[in-house]
Amino acid sequence: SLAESQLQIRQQIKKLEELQQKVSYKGDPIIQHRPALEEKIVDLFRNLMKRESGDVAAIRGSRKFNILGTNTKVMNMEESNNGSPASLIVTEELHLITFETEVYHQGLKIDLETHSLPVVVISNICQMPNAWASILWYNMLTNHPKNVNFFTKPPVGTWDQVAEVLSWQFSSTTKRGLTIEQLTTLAEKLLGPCVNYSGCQITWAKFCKVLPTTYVHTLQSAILPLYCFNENMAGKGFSFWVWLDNIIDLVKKYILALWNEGYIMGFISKERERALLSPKPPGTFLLRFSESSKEGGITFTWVEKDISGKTQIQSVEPYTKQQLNSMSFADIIMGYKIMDATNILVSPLVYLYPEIPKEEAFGKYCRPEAAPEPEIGGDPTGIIQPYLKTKFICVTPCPSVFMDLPDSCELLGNGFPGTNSGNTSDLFPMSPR
Amino acid sequence: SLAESQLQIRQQIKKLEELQQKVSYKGDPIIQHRPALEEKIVDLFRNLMKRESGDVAAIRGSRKFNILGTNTKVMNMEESNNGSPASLIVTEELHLITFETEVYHQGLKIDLETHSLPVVVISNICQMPNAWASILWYNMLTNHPKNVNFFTKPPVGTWDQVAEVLSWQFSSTTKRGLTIEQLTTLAEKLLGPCVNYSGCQITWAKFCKVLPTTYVHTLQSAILPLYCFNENMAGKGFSFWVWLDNIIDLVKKYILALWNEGYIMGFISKERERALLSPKPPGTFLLRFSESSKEGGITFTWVEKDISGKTQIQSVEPYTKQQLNSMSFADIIMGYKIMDATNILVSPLVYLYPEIPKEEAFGKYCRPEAAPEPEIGGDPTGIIQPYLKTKFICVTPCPSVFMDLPDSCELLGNGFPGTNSGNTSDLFPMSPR
DNA sequence: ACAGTTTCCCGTAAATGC
DNA sequence: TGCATTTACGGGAAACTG
Repeated sequence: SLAESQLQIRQQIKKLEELQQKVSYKGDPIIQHRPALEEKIVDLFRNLMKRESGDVAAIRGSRKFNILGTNTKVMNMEESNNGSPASLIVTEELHLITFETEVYHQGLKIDLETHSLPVVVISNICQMPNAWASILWYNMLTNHPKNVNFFTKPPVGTWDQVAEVLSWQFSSTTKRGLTIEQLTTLAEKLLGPCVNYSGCQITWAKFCKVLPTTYVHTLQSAILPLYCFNENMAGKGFSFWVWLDNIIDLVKKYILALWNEGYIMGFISKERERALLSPKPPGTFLLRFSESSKEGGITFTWVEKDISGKTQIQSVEPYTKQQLNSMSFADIIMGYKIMDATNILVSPLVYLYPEIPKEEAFGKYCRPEAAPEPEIGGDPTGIIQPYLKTKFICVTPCPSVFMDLPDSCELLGNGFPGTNSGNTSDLFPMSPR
Repeated sequence: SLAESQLQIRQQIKKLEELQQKVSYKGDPIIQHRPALEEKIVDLFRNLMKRESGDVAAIRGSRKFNILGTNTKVMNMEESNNGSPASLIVTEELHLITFETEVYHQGLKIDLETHSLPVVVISNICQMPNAWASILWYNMLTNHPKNVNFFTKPPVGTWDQVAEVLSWQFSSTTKRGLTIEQLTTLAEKLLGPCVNYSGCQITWAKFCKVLPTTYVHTLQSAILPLYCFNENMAGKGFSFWVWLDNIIDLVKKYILALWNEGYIMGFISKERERALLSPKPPGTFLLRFSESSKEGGITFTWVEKDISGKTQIQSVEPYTKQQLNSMSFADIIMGYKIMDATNILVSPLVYLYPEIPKEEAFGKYCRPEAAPEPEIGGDPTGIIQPYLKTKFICVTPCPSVFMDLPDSCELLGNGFPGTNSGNTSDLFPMSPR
């Protein structure tokens, strides 16, 4: 209540300031006394705040944590009101940090106490994904300010709730959330094929637990066709959330610009991918995330015609953060080549689905060619050439499937982005230039 | 002295054990009592050790350190006997850790004290190279057990001493020290051109300080020809030692096997490099470290003939740890290609100097081609191809100098190491195969 | 033996101090 | 302002622990 009245006083001082700016006169007491008043009330407020910050940290649970940064702290080890300690994993163990302080003001003693929302305490960043999932699930499903036993019996969420949260994970850190199509792919991954996912229930285990193959067998076996086992998260050794979180991380750290542009379809089933690409001209490609890599991977899939004229859908093995460290995805896309059986390098990528020339989409995100610049301290006598610039390119040597070139192929150019931009289909297939 | 007599007793017990194994008899008292004796003396010894380890850590200097891991510690802040505090940089500030203990044994009190050799205290691993340099210089030039003021006036070393230490930095962590040729290159870097470096003096500053260009101008200007400025360490923004230490690090972490094989000439002047390569057949190359990169870089230099038949010496821009993270140097060497003006890729590297076919030298260190292995959960319907394998290769697009192909060039092969091994000079130049 | 968890510590980047 | 030094912390890997 002290804080409340302070805030009221501050608002009144603010009003006074406004008044003074509208009307004033010589000897106006507002001009005289307002600054002093303001100073005093702010002092008071600062005093309050100072004493509030972390005098006592009360932690409940079965683990002991060293909380640094406070002068004194109290570990409150009282057992939870739940009779069974349930032995939650560390990232499901919720804790409250309570702040207590005594304020003395004009002889009046006021006890203040507040507490944080439940927090998860982790000892290494590698626990962050699961900890974050706990926070998400908690906030999604309860308004309770201190339900530390939430995960002893975690409630189920509906797909609608989960979808909103997932999309928000993207939109809050990038310029783009998830589309209906992307969300539907994710829903199928969690729930299996279904006409309408709205209202479907998703358990905490489905969202954030590693599902052993046997678990699925027990609960769902024989009901779902085989491809369902492969498409959902069971038996993969990592949870849906960990998989998705690594993709979010990949997006933020390596392909943010492309994601923001909307160039990354990302979440799309292989069936739908085939349906989209098949009718398009050879060389049309799209970008999607790896479904099998825990670490977050991205690949491109393109359409081409084999010798017999049959439409083929091809993907490269997904690129991981490790590889993207040394070469941007835009550079990989622009430079990717297949070496065919006659040792000619061609790029199978021409149009980003539906029909954006790849130079237009990715050219501006490619590393510019470094201007030749001899090493400092290089040979001043001129008898030795300056260093030759190098670059990495990504190639697929001798694909197992023998392929015809797409109609509009691109022969290995001079490596400078932009010079090959525009229509490349005026080249004779396989003709060097 | 207690410790000494304990050690003697232990030795005698050991002797008893040997005796017992040679000769023994029923009721032998050695068998009866040796284990108990041994137990007792070891207990005693353990007791002594426990009390010795770090009861008191006495630190002298102008900085305060938090030394963790001891129950009690004393900061001994007494001023050094040197009147001027000299304000050394942190990696030149030497400290002694003294250990004091009291041992009570059979009513006898024994005071024990010992101290460490001077140590350097650092707060981040990035201070390690300079700290290590201090330790090296100290051990190289003094036997004094506690001269914490060593760096207020660091003595000079001779080249012979420095050379031994430098070679030892390699031989102690790899299977190969430095050759006379390599050491001579390093001597020239430190001291400038000279017929015989033996006995030359090297200051601490020359070894481990960043030498501004102006410094050289003041002391040496106009006396030395221009290329000397470029070849030594002055004006580069980093010290000789930091440069070398990063190379040692590069060797240990990225090219250890190649170094151990002796494939890396490493330290060689560009003049000598030219002299070695010029008479060799086109395609002969050697490996050397970058002289200008603080971070440690390695490059290859090869000989070729231009259109007019004139011999050319070419190098690529040095590869750094960053790039070697994504691709091993052996893979880079084996895969490196130049894209000439007719868009044909050729490898200018054929023989490692003097005449080792590159496949023979580097083939076994190349990453094996991964066997095609479809993604788990890949399409089981068979309508979509398995992922295509990719690999990075390093290329130089359109070199500014138009070159003829070396006589023995290698057209871009199928990417599988080994299949192109052996003599490649039986190919027609520029013929695809 | 094993999985969950913590500790250790390198190395980059930011903050701090002088 | 600029440089020296420390702190913060992500992330890989080893150590610990029940």
